[in-house]
Amino acid sequence: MGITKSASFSNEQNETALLFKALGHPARIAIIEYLLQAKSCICGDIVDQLPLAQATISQHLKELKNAGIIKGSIEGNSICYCLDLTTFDKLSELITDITDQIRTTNSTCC
Amino acid sequence: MGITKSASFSNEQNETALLFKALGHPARIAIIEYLLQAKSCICGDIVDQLPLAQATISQHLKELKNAGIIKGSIEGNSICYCLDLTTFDKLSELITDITDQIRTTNSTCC
DNA sequence: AAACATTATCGTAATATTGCAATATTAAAA
DNA sequence: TTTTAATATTGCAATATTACGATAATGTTT
Repeated sequence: MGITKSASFSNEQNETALLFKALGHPARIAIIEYLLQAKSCICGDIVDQLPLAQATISQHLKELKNAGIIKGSIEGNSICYCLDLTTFDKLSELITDITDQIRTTNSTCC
Repeated sequence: MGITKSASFSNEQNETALLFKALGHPARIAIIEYLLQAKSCICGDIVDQLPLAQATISQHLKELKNAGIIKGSIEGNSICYCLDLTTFDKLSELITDITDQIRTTNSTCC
């Protein structure tokens, strides 16, 4: 059907999935890499860097923002988008928990 | 269009995105959580646990396998699916690199 | 205020994803 | 070898995502 049965899963499972989903597009990875490396964080600079139309990038930024991966603040005429460390720390913890669990159990029995 | 312009991005960006994308569905998160906690790792057990049809779960397992998140081995009549530690370690490193970079630069200037 | 610059939203077309019933495949068991 | 059990694949319908041109909204500058 194309519709995810979100109601069948826990809030936490759904939220985790949404976070990963937001990271699951090369353009959004490219945006993150740009923000990591850039001195400024003006939206227009991102549009200049990526091979996509302005409208498309605006949508990707919206998705990253909804997922809590970036935050934006008005900077005069334009908007400054930056990474949200809190979310990445949460993500880091999540992955570390998993690798720890894998190591302490026999989750890799195959 | 619905078509991702993969050709416009680097291989690494595309691969990273594919990995996250595979994690971006609650059913697949639920499968991972089950495998973390389960003693055995038989496919049929996963089907029993999740509120989805067998065909649907088979598809999700295929996606996880394609992304290198799980690996399967034949166990008599059935198939044993397990987490692939290597991939999670890679993922862990990826996230840690990002948080390190955020901390050492001013990527969160907003 | 008018013109301009920047970003967001809308509308739409194309493709992708999700989910499941039905069926196929594979291997064990009888 | 027939039957049974377990998993994969196919075909399809419904919804979601991606992308972009056009346009709206917002704030700046003149």
